[in-house]
Amino acid sequence: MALRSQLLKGVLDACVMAVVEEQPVYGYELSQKLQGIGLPDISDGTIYPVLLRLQKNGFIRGEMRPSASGPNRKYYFLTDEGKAELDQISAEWLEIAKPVSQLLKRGGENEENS
Amino acid sequence: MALRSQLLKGVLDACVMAVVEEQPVYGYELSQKLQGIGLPDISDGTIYPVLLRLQKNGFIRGEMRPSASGPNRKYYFLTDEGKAELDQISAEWLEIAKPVSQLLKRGGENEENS
DNA sequence: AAAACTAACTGGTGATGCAAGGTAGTTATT
DNA sequence: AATAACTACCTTGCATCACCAGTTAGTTTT
Repeated sequence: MALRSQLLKGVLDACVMAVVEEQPVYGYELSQKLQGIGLPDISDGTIYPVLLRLQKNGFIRGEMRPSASGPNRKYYFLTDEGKAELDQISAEWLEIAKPVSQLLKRGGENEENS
Repeated sequence: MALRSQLLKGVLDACVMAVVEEQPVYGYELSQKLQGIGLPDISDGTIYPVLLRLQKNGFIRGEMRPSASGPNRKYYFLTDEGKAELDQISAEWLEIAKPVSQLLKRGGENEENS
């Protein structure tokens, strides 16, 4: 099992909501889109439970729409509550990521431009 | 349950090793030290399992030492394998943290520059 | 001796990413 | 028309791991 799987714990929800906020997407599309922005391969078996949980909590809203080619697609939209939740998780993530990155960036050559 | 708990998944090990690398510490001390560097309250019940797991995997080595005042303390040292592991997790963390921070830092209508 | 403190350890629980499997509609191939 | 291939959604079960609550044991204080 990839180490990465654990590193995404808790942030995946926020990542999904952030993508949905930019532009409504359907699940199948999402798993591919996340790769595009630099996140490791996330299978659809991973994101569907996330989408269902987010929907159950009222953070996103799903809408079935016909597709010009292929089966119908369920597009998800971010709700106001979802936006609030996204803001909160984002704040906490950034708060934690800062000291952690600082701590882990030891190791000599930091040519990383922050 | 705090949202934070999930955000630390997978990184806690690295954080602990990073602190141990700087300077050997004992468990009880560690839980307080992590607060100092900006991480949320991490109880000793959380870090002892981490320490034991790291030790079991050969990433750190524990050494019982008498204390001038109070019970003996078990100081932990980072092994060569631990250093390698720390490097690897750090690299993966930094690789993931970058796009995630980018994604979550969306503050308003930001023209994407990718 | 009893209480208070330091320090290490353990058991159980919950959250959640993930792999694998399942269902069904659409398009392409034969 | 029938089969295969693809798109798209959903479910089940599992492994990892941070956390809470509790335990043990030594040291210091009362």
